[in-house]
Amino acid sequence: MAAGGTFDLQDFLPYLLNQAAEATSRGFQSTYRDRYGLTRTQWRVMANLGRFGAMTARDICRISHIEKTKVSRAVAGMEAEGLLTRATSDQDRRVENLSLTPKGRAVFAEIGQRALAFDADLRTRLGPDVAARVDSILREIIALQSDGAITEDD
Amino acid sequence: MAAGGTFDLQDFLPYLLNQAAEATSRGFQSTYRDRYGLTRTQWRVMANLGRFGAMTARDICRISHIEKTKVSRAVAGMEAEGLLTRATSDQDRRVENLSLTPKGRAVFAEIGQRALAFDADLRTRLGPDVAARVDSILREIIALQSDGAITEDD
DNA sequence: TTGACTTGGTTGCAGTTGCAACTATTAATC
DNA sequence: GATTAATAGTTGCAACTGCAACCAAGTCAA
Repeated sequence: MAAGGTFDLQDFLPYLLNQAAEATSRGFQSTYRDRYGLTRTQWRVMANLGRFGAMTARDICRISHIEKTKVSRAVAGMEAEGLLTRATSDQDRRVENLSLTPKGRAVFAEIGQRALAFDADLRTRLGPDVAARVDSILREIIALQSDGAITEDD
Repeated sequence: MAAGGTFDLQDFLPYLLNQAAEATSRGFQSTYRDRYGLTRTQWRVMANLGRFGAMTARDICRISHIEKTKVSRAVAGMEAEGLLTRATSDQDRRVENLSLTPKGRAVFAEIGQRALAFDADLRTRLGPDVAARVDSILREIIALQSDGAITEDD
């Protein structure tokens, strides 16, 4: 902590979180970007569809706290790549049910495996003590802020 | 953790870190952006200059892991706002020694105070147990990755 | 039915970013 | 000294982002 009222960026929690997030995200980025040409948002959309099956863009926004324009554009790009399909809902024609194509599922399976390995490696290197605590701490921090603004970026 | 080899984004450490970083950064963004018209990078450059005094753009890059083009543009903007000055080094005329103007120092003092309060509030709300551990955990994560790629984004 | 309101999703625009290529200066090698 | 490499910082460009404005569809109330 900084001495006597002097602010030190290196001790600022939002900064530390950003640095840690950047450091780890960077490491995994090459997997979805260089190998499969996906953006981070596209990868996240894919991860949601892969995990939960068919869902709407709105659902993805709610679950992952991604801004709806980002989801919209990610979906458009993935559709163009044949990774997912949209099906307009019969009940409500504003709604589009999104689901991965076989190709999309195949890509998700591959990146998902790499993600599991990446995560496991990270936790191994952190050691069991840290690995055991880090999730709950981060979830606490996330929960703290969600009382306030709902907006999101990346 | 995800069951039997199925990847779950919600348990992926890089994702959790990003969510936590976004959540907290968002909360503080209004302070430097809305009140003083600074970008995040500009605020970080300012924080470094405020803490360490005169330094070069390269130093800021090294210390804060910010990409040099971002620093370059942040510095240009801050100079235009009268927040900092550049002085070409006599020893090496490629180098520019950056330092905050009185106006820049005043702005830093104000934002710095708010940052201290923001950080303290965050830690209070997290509770002493978490607050005590979170720094070292994040620093460990940051240190882990710094063996690998050096690149940076925001 | 009509109108006001809400909601799912898209688009336009201006601003930011990352990367590669660039200039200018210094260091190293011959 | 001349040539080559390295370094500090800038710029062009294409991609990505956030926000506000928008469209189309559905809801609600009279």
